[in-house]
Amino acid sequence: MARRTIRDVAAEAGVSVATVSRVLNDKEGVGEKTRARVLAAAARLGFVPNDSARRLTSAQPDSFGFIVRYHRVRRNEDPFYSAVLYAASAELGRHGYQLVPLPVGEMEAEHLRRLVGSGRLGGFLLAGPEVPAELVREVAAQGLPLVLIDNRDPELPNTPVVAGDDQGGAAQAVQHLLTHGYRRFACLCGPLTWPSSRNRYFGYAGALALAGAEGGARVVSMPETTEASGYQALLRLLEEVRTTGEPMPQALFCANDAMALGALRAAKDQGFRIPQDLAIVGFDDVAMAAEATPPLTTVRVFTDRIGVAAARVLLGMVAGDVAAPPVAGQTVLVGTELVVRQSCGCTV
Amino acid sequence: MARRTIRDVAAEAGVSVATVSRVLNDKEGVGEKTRARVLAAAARLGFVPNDSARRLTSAQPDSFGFIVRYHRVRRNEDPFYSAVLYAASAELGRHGYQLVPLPVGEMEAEHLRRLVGSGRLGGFLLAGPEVPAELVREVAAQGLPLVLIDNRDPELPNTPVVAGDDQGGAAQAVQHLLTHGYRRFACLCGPLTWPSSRNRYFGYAGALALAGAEGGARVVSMPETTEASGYQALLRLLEEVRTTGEPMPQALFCANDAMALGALRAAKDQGFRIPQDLAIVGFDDVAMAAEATPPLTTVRVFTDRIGVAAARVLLGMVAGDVAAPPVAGQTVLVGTELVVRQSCGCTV
DNA sequence: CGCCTTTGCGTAACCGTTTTCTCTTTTTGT
DNA sequence: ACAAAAAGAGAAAACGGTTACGCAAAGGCG
Repeated sequence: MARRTIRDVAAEAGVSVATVSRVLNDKEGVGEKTRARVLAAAARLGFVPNDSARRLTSAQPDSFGFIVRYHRVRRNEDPFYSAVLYAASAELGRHGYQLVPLPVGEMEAEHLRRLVGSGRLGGFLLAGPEVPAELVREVAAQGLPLVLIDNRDPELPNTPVVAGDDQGGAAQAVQHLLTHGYRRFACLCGPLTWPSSRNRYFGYAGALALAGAEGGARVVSMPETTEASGYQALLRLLEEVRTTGEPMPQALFCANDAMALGALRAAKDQGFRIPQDLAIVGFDDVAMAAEATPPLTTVRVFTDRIGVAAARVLLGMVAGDVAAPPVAGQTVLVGTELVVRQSCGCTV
Repeated sequence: MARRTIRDVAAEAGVSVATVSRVLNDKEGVGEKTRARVLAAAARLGFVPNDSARRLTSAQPDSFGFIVRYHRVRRNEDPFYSAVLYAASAELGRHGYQLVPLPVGEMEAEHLRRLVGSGRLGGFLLAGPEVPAELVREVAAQGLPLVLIDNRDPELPNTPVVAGDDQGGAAQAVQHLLTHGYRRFACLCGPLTWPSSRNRYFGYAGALALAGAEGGARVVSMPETTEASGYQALLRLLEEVRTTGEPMPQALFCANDAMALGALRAAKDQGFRIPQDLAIVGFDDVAMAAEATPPLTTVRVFTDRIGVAAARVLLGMVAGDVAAPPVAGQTVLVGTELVVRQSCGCTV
C-alpha cells in the first residue's frame, strides 16, 4: 500500500486537511460527527503521519540520549545498565520518542552535534557513577532536561535522580539477618563516594544502629566492586579480626552480588562453612546469585522499573507532555525486594 | 545563538539556497571558489542542517532498529549484546543514523508501527539465537534490510550474518591445548542448534580430527549455557567416564565462560586440581574469567567489533550509501583472540 | 568570430504537516 | 424574531530543506 498523506484522509472524509490535523492531534474545535468521520477515514486508509513533516513545523524533539560510560559495557563488565536502557527505550517509544544510545567515548562525534544541533534531542538520561564530571557539565550546559540514573552530582543540585532504593533494600537485608539472631556484622562495599555503595552502607549502618547490634557498623571499602575485590575484602576483614582480636562477624552484608560471590569464595577457601560459620547476603540479584553454593540471598533491583521510571521523569520534563512535571531536585527511588535463598542461613 | 537556516548561509555567502544545498550534499556542478565560500559561511554561522526538513523531501530513512530478546537483558542475564548495541550505535551515528533499541516484547507496540509506517526505519539488526522465528519472518516481511547477529535462519538464506569466528576461535583453543600434550578431550556446550554452540563444537571437533587425537570428539550438550549448566555438564561427563570405563579426559573445551566457570567449580568440588588433573578453557572472555582460580584461559570475542561490522553491513545495504553492498548470503566472521591464562596448564 | 555545447548558478515548486486567519453556520440572549 | 456571540470548518501561509528547470557565461569548434 502506497503511503497515504493527510490529504488523502481529508479527501476520504470529505473535509479539509486542517480539520484532519486537528482531529489527529486531539485539538478542540471539531464537531463530534466530523471527528468520527475523520478517524474512520484515517483507519480505513491505514494512515501513518509523517514524523518529519510534523517535526518540521512544530520543532518538537523526537528523541532522547542515553549516556553511559562506554568502557564498562564494552567488555561485558556491567550488564546492569542495558536493562535500564531497554526498559527506558520501550517506555519512551510508547510516547513516540526514540532513545539513542550514546556511549561516552563517542560524545564528541559529529552524531551528537547533529542531534543536538538539529534540535531533535529532547534531553538525556545519564547512567552510572563513572561518567566524567566534565561530561555531565557539558550535557547540563546544553540546557536540555537531564535525568541521572544511579548517580548524583553535587554540582547539579536540581537535577532529578532515579535509582533503586539502595538504603531501604540494605536495611531490609540486615533486618532479615537480625531475625536469624546474628549480632555481629560487617559490610563489604566499593568506594563510599559512589552513591550506590554509600547508600547501601547507610541502610546497613542505620538498621544496625536501630537494632543496637554489637561492634558498630564495621565496613571494608574497596576501590572496585568486582568479584576479585570481594575476595580481597574478605581476606582483609579476616586480617583485621586477627590483629585486633575482636570476635569474628557472624554475618556479611555485601554492596553487590559480585563482591558477595568473591567473599563467598574467599570464605570457603579459608575453611568457613556458609552459612553456618558466616552468613552472606548480596545486592542486585544477578543471574549467578541463584547458582552459587549455597544459593545467595540477595536484594533484587528492578532495573527495568528504574528504566521506566527514568523515562517518565524525562517525559515529565519536556513541556506539555505529561501533566505533572517533576519537582526540582527530586529523587525517585524504585523499590527493591529481598530474595531469600540459603546463604543467609535459611533452609528453604 | 539562534538556529540558522540554509537561507542564512546563502545570504552570508552571497549565493542561492540551491547552491548551498548542493555544496552541503557534495553534489557536483558547483565551482571550486563558490564551494569554498559556502563552506566558510556555513562554518562561520555554525549551521546545522535540519534533519526533518531534509528527510521530508528525500524520504531517506534515518534510523535502524536493534532487536534483541527482552527477557535476556532484563534480569542482567546476558551482557553480551549490549556491547554490540553500543558499538553499532556509535558506528551508525558516525554516518548520521540513529540506532533504536527494540526489545522483542515491545515489537507490537505503536512505536514500531510508527517507525516503520513513517518510513524512518532503514533496516534491522537482529541479535541472538533466541528471537522467535515468527518475529524474524515478520521483520523480513517488511522488505527492509536485515542483518543477523550470532544467528542464522534457514528460512532467510540470503540474509547476511555477522558473528564472532566461533569455529576458528575454538580450533585455536584446542590447538593450544594440544601443545600442552593433552590427547583426550571433551567439549561442554549448549544446544547444537544454536549457531554459537554448534560452530564452537565444529571448530573443536575439526581441530581434534586434524590432530588425530584419541577418543574422538566427545561432547556434552546442555539445554542452556549458564554456570549451573556447566556444573551439571561436568558431573554428567564424570558419570559417563565412570560407567563406560573410558579414560578421563585431560582437557575440557567449554563453549562459553559461564559453562567453563561452572565446570571449574564442579571439578574442584570433585577433588580435581586444575589444571594439573584437568585443563579447562572457555570462550568469550567475560570479566569473571580473569578472576577465577586458576584464571581462565579463554577465547576473547570482540563484541564491539561485531557491532561495528554489523553496522557496516547494514549501511552497505541501504542504497547509495556505501560503494560496496554486501554479497547476498554472506557471513562476516569477526576474528577472536586466545587469551592464555592458567587454567590450560600454562604457568605465566 | 559566431555557433553550439558545457558548466555554474538562481528561481520556484514541492515534500507533509501545523497553524493562523477568515468565513460560515449555529447557538444564545432578549 | 433579530442581533450578537460562539463554534465549526476551510484556505493558505509557513517550516527548512531538495531538485527540476531555465538562463547566462564560459569553453570548444570549424
